[in-house]
Amino acid sequence: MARRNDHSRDELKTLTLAQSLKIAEKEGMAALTARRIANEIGYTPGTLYNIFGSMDGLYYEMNALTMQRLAETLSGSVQKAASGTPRDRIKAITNSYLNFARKNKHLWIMLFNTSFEHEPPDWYAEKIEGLFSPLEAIIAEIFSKIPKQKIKLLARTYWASIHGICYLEITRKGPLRKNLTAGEMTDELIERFFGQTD
Amino acid sequence: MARRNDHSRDELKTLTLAQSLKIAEKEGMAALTARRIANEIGYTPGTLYNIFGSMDGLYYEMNALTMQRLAETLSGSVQKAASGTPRDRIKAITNSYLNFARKNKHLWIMLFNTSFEHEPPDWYAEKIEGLFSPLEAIIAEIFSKIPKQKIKLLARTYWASIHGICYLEITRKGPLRKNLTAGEMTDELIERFFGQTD
DNA sequence: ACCTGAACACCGTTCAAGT
DNA sequence: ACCTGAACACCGTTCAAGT
Repeated sequence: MARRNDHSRDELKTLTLAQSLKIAEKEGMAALTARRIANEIGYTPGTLYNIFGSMDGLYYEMNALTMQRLAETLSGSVQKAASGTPRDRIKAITNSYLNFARKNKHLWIMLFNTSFEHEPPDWYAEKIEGLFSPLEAIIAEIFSKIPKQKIKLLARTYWASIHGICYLEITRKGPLRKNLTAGEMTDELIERFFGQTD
Repeated sequence: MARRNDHSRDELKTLTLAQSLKIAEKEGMAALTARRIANEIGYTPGTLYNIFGSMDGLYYEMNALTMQRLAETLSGSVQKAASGTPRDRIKAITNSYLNFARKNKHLWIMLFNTSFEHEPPDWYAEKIEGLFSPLEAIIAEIFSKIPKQKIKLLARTYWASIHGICYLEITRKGPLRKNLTAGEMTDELIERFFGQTD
């Protein structure tokens, strides 16, 4: 049938991503079907394949935008705590991560979706890597006397730990305790992880 | 059509679970479709609904069996290290968890699947809870002077942290570094988490 | 009472056919 | 060159109809 010229390729991409994020945020990833998205932007499923190649392609682009927002949120929280101690900044970035996950539950869970059938695009790993440079910087400040390689190990270990605490709260896959919030656990972790460093 | 009497309800349940675990272990959860499983056990999709109510019902039962195996593996590793220090037992149970996840990647990932549409059955939370009593026991030994409630907080915080490290290695969702294995990270975490306690 | 087979209402994906 | 519409090969789920 017809060709439309209402939107440029870039406009179409932006439009699709915006609508997809809206759907996912409200109803979760299961609601993100090609037919539904296409319908809501006034195109057909085939158009999504023109732009993103596959549904996974769309999901990865959505995740890139979510990571972008997360990165800005994390950086912002560190800047706000710039006048405090390194420990204050660790607390700030940790709480910031936790709050982002709570406020953007469905989009945050999508970042860790395990049912993609396609490999992530090449630029994807960089996006992930970039998320954690602020944390590395703070940890480098705290552990000023140790080699760079060890800083990376510490930063990743700490972040993976925070992530685990966050993941189990958000997905409710761990042992459930009403009296044990993720906030208490991250406080405890900070205490033990950085306890000897002040 | 016909009613068969080849298998009792219990036999059918066992048979279905065994075949489903086999498929999931080899090919991942995406391969677990009602038609495929039914076909491989010589029944039809409707039969699975008689037994499990829904596909999620089947998944939860599969997870229960995986948790059972994991619980036995964890307990076994602690017993083997019974003559060592509490720290040895912490290392043993941690490595045991990591190895189980590595060896049973697909089944382990299924435990943390976020796309179930039905709530877990009532008995499910207990199964999860039961997994971590060995860890709590060791931690109670290490932190012998502190209240029970705090032990629970520490045990859950430590476990969630280990889980995060493990999750990011298995799913490759975190920053990838060839030189940073989960084993190095768990060692580092143990060092920092229990460093002041010996 | 149990199991089947077919149907319902969907999926992701592909691609010839139109403009 | 771009978009459609229909088709292909699937899904989970339900349930009347058979034995």
